[in-house]
Amino acid sequence: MSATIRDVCRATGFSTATVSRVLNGSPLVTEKTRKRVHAALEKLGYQPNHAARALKMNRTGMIAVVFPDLDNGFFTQILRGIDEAASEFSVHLLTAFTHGPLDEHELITRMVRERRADALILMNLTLKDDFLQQLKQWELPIVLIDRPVKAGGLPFVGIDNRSGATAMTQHLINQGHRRIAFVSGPDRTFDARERLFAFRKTMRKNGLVMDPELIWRGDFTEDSGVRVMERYLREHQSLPDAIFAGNDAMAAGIHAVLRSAGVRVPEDVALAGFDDTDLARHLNLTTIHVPMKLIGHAAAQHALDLMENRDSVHPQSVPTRLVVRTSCGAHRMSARR
Amino acid sequence: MSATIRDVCRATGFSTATVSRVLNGSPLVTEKTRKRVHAALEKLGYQPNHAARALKMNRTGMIAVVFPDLDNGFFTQILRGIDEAASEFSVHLLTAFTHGPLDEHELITRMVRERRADALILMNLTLKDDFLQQLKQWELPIVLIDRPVKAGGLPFVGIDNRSGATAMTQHLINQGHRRIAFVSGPDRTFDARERLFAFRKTMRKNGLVMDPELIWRGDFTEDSGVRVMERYLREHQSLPDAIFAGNDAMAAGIHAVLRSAGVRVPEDVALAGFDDTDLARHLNLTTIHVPMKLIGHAAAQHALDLMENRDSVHPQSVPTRLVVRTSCGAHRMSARR
DNA sequence: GTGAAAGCGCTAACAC
DNA sequence: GTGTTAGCGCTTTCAC
Repeated sequence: MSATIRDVCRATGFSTATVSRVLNGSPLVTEKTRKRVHAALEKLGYQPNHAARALKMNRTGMIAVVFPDLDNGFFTQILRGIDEAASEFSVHLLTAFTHGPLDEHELITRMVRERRADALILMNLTLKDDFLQQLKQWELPIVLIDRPVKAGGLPFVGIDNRSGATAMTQHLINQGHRRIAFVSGPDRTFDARERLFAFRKTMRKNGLVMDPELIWRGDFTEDSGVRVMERYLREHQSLPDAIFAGNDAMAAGIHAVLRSAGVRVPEDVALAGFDDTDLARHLNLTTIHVPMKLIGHAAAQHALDLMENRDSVHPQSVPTRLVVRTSCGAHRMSARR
Repeated sequence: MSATIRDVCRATGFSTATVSRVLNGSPLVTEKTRKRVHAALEKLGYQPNHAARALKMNRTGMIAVVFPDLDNGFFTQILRGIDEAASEFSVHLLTAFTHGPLDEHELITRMVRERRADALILMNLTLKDDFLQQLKQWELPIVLIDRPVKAGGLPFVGIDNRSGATAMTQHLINQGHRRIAFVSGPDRTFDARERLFAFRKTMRKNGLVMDPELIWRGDFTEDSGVRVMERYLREHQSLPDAIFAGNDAMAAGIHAVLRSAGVRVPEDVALAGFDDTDLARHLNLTTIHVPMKLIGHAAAQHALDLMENRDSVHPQSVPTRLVVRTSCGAHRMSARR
């Protein structure tokens, strides 16, 4: 059994009140007392019982982080970013994966009701909007990652999909590409819609007509990249100038198909991705870097601010960055990373 | 504020004891009372305050999971495995990354002393053995992942490096390769030593002489794979028959060097890895699959058993599996995954 | 500046 | 079966 505050009292002869004051850095104690108490704390290896403290202060020093159980490679980095910011304030992380959409609602509700955490960070890829609205009722700071709630009101941290997709589209155009295909993600995802929107807008802005044949619908998986590319090759004679895949995974699938079809990248067709995963580095894929760790950091900062009732001024939208590699035919004008 | 047990009392007219009995499924309550209490629980959305319960029962329903802050791609999967097993028992996860070796000791000590968790799962890549010995003093279940403590006594879950490396070595030999290079990881890591050991032993068993020139020292990073391969090419005229890299990352580095040197895989040299990361799939690399999720699952099971004072019979060593792709010249005798 | 005592929300004797 | 009550380890009035 760990030492309790009473053990410290016995060791020093002071009351629990005084020891507690020392623990919490109250100025109302003599230097001499403080010294003696500290010595005892040290000797006993005392640390305040977390449950007791949480019960009394109605504050757990925890942020709950809930992720969908997708095999999302970004997860680690986001969590690391959250941890980095939280640990600075000695706030710990309660992480949970939702196992199926049914249990997601239940899991979150329970955690809040049980007061296991002082704030909630949710990766809302799969959460329903009406449920999120309901969360707002609770007097608990909630920060969303990745997707804003339509009806608004809940703070969120995401990436600037539009500026990223715009930068890439413009880059491709600047490289001299005109007939550019865009591989979209599933329509129901926010990222997919935003990226497509920016692509369209940038094309229009540059006076380029959009060929509907060149908007391919994938689902952000590598397999879907394979599928759309195979289908296009089957049904068409000529290639577009460039293919802008909505994410790196699909770009990888496309890359594989092109290679086995004997199509060279970037000589025969330029290829671009989005996300800057490890994969992109290995394929030498020009892509948009998404600073996942920063997102986590920003989300945690936001949550911490809300916990302290500070007004939060942390960014809602984390900037992306164009990473030029060799897959678009650009002269190596940028470092590999 | 969430509802408390007292709110439920007021709503039903029963005492806290009775409500508590219902909450904990005690048989000492009438069916009728149970019904009425349940109705009130439902209506109020009551969930027992976690801190109060933890304080009273001296049990948090939490497992603390501590990982070093390495960019370890396996992390997510291991954590997911842990979560899967733990959530089955409604046990939650307190995850923490250690920020530098200094704070590692402190972080773990504090968490234990504060009684934030009922058990501890540590990824002991960087932990010192004497610190781990010290942990044993505490009356808290601890499970290590990845590396056993030399002095023994602490339960751990890891992979069977030896059988994995043996299987791969034998596979290469069966393919007809005789001069096989092995790229080792850093000597201080357990995995590196084990894999090298099994490689040596299997070579010997097959009556093959080991050329010391063909034991290359990497450090498990992709860059180190690049380095050792470049150096070998610089200093030697001929290639070995096969290269068995101690992990996929180094294999990827080697692959890149070979490609730019115009050396074909597997025609000119066979290449094998270890871990079965996404990378391996993309390089069509023959490798050893390491079931990370299973490791997490086993570790959590172990911890849960210890928490319940059950004798744990869960495996210490999770089996690996040879994944044959095209990089070793084998006829495609196995599915891609 | 320090101590006594109440109470956070819950569980578990112990009474009845 | 149900209620009363003590107490888990801490913080925080309120006295002195």
